[in-house]
Amino acid sequence: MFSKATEYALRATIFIAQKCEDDRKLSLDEIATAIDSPRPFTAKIMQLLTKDGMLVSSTRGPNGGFYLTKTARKQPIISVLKAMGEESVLDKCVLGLKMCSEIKPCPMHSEYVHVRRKLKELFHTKSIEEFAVLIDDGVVFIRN
Amino acid sequence: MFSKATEYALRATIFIAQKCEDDRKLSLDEIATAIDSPRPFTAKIMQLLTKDGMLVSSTRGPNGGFYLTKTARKQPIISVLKAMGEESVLDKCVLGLKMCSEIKPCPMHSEYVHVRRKLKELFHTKSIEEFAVLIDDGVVFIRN
DNA sequence: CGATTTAAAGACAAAATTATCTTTAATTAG
DNA sequence: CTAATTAAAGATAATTTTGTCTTTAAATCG
Repeated sequence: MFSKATEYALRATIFIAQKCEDDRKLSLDEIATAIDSPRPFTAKIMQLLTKDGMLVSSTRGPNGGFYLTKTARKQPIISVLKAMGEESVLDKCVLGLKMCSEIKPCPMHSEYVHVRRKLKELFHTKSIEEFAVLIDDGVVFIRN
Repeated sequence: MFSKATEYALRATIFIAQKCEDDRKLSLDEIATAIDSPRPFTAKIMQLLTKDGMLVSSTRGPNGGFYLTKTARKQPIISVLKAMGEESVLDKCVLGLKMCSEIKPCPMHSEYVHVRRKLKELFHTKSIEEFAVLIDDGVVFIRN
């Protein structure tokens, strides 16, 4: 469904949202270990996530690290896809046709459109926070 | 969602299923042109699709080419994913966790599971033929 | 200020995917 | 049998994705 980079990005963001609820910041090391991702590759992904400062925030130096503001935590999970430049997955034709649409549909369009609607709905309506609290509750896990 | 190779495979299979309804065979050139895919890459994909002879069939020489038997046409569209070794997409965790399951779910599991069920249902219940006839009817298109 | 800690940035490398090209093998028509 | 046609197979190349390493910049603490 998504690239490895985006999978790591989703895991990282949800993890940070959970852990930094008390204004704590998380180091790259903590994040990479927690979500089971290669450290240097994760560094690059974190740069994308912090790029515009609207999603993940960061500060350098001692006691620095990554964190999410209260507002950021309330953002829909699609924000992560946007930061990774992978939102298009939620709109793409299942057969990869550029012109596929309601007016000019591919053979699978009328069936696939229902799956895609559900997928988009999920990413638009559920917030980062909502997934983060589930880890707190101990009902779900984010590491292999 | 799927790799380019699998997108081409789905387009090719549906296209062949439509065109060869009167025992006609389609050359690689016809297929590549029709589905707007690079010819040599399509050749490789066709080899995967004909591999076990259960999905796409082929014969060499003059008037040779690719075709689908009546039985093949009735197969569910997931057969194409299987031939391409990409069925796992329909089962994979949205966050890329290997251990994610009902018993040990990732944070997005309980939401994503509904999307995945719809997706699996689509690929299991709809046959190649069902998509092919839509092209015949002129209601859908398979080329950019 | 100077040392330490942390992320940012950029160069580099490996692996996977996508795409191309050439040769071989099978089939048919004459 | 020979020539023509077509897919099969395999070698090669380009691109993208994934992953690593090194240097730089910022922040904090003494």
